[in-house]
Amino acid sequence: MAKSETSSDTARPWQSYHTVYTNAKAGMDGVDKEKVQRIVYEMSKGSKYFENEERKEAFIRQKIETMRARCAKLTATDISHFQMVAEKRILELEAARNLSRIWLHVDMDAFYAAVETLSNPSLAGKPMAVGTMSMISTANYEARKFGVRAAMPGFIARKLCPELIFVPTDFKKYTYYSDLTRKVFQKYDPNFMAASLDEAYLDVTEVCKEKGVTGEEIAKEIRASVFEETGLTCSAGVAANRLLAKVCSDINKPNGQFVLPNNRMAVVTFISSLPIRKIGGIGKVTEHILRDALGINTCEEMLQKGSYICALFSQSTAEFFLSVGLGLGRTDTPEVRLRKSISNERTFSATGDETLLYRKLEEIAEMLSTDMQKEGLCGRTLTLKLKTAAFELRSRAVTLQKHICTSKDILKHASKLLKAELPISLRLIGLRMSHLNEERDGVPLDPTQKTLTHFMVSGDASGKDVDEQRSFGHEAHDISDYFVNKEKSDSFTGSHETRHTHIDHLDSNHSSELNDDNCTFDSNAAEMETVHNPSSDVTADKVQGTSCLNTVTNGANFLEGEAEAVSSSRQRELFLWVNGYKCSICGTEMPPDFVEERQEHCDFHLAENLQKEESGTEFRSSNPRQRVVCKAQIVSQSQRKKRKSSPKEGRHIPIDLFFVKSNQNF
DNA sequence: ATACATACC
DNA sequence: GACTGGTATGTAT
Repeated sequence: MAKSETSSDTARPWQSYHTVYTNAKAGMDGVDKEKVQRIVYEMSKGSKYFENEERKEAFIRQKIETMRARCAKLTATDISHFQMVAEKRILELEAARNLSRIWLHVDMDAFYAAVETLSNPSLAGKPMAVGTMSMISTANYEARKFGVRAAMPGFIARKLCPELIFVPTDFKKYTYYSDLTRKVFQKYDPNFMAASLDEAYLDVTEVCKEKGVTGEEIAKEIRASVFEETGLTCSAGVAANRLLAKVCSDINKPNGQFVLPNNRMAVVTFISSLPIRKIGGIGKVTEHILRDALGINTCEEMLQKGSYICALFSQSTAEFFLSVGLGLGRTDTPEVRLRKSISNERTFSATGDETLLYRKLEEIAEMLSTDMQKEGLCGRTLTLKLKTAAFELRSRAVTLQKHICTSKDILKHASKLLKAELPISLRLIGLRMSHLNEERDGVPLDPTQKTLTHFMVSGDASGKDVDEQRSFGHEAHDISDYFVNKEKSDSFTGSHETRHTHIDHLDSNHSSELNDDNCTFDSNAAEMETVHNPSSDVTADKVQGTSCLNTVTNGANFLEGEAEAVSSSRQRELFLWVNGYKCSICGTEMPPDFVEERQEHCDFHLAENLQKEESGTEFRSSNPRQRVVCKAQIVSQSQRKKRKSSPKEGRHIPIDLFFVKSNQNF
């Protein structure tokens, strides 16, 4: 069933960038896009906001130009080299394809708007939006017919649809209904992942097996159950991984579902004609860049232009793009995600009045402190976010010795940060605390640290209570997400499925990007969060001191005058991890998990070569030796990192505890 | 560690 | 009549 339905999506003309809003979301069928575009443009034109958007646009265009220039400079040799790199990566990714799971992505239809309509039936059938004149959160389908949609300012929406009814947001209501849906999800997958109040991922592999039914049937059952419990409709996508399931849930929205069979051909066919913008993690900017710099419009083209992707982007970004081209995505159920930061920000009418600005800062500090204390959190890094009257964003941070959480402490440090920016005219001030730790003065707290300490001290690699501290993409949009799932999962963002989502930034150094290329071609898995204990690297010197010097003699020959990219890339070809473990040059062993270390190690050899050849000060003198650790450490660390299984701990914690203490660290 | 950019709901 | 708020993460320096 997969196939053709996709084409309908493909057909969408995404005459891109015109103005500010790009999205081609569902429910916009009979919309006169030309007209909408024109009105949006006219309503924005000349504003400070608009001017800032133009600046950003110009910057992106320049970035694209730079990339095109780099593409043009690639020689046939470069291209064939990167072609090989791409092919190798594609093979590796393909080899890891997992079609054994059945993932379901459930997405409530126009959630906020639907909930508001439930509580006020008179809104049914009328164009309505949840939000304010400044910003709309969600629009119902009647309003979408006019081009009104989420993330659009209310005053523009009203222009598009004069009859539009505005309803203020009421999170309590949404949370209540969200919880009802989650109770349903829990029955099908106790470890389901909430992506936000209105979205969730369920691994229904087991349920399907138990009940002897298909993913399609389960999806229908769940949707019916959700409707029964809430009176709200939702859409679902069923596929072998989360990335695909998410794309699928959007296809027959609203109140529909789409099943992509767990069959390689079906997946490949499905993904091939899919516009890249449909993929979670590929937004407006990335779409623009890939299209205008590389001519990539569909996922299939990600593979066709694999060589350019590998040549222009960082390793992680390239890998993400290639996996998208293959229709790969995550199939695991990550363990607990910890909140990484907590913040509060407010927009107000622009002012340069210092007294006013300080008053605002004070309010934000208080609100943030309240939120933190509500969750028993303390943080060590404070970041001040500012948006100038011209819409430019700035951030200023300080990392303290101690964790803080009182409004007094927060304000004290925030004031210093703000003072340094004066005079300035602002329209927004925000504060964010990160490097969080659970409060309680004397108590150790933070399970993460505790386990880490425990690990180092005891050398225990069993991961018994260590596990899961790794972090990938995830997030947790709402506090409520933490609740419901605390038991096990936690929330997860819906964004990057495969891995990184982000695009790198322009160009810039080849060298660094090129370096990524080969050094770690064998490392897919790893998510490095390499916990490195500086103090443990002491003995390292000798490990590498030895054999490293007799480097690659061959490599040196290429270092001459030509494109440095070429020479270094060729050199890299000589640099391999024997058996996926041992450096082919000096014999140092490093597990695939050590992505960063491997890169540095690779850099080191390259730098050595350069120095030998000429002066060479190219590469930064980071001594990989400091990164090389003795074998025992490597082994134990890698084991710890693998921490595949061993989720346990979470299960011993009573749910109530999470409510009381904010679950944060589990 | 800090600053900035991108993404998603 | 003037373009949100919260969180995460990648990249560069």
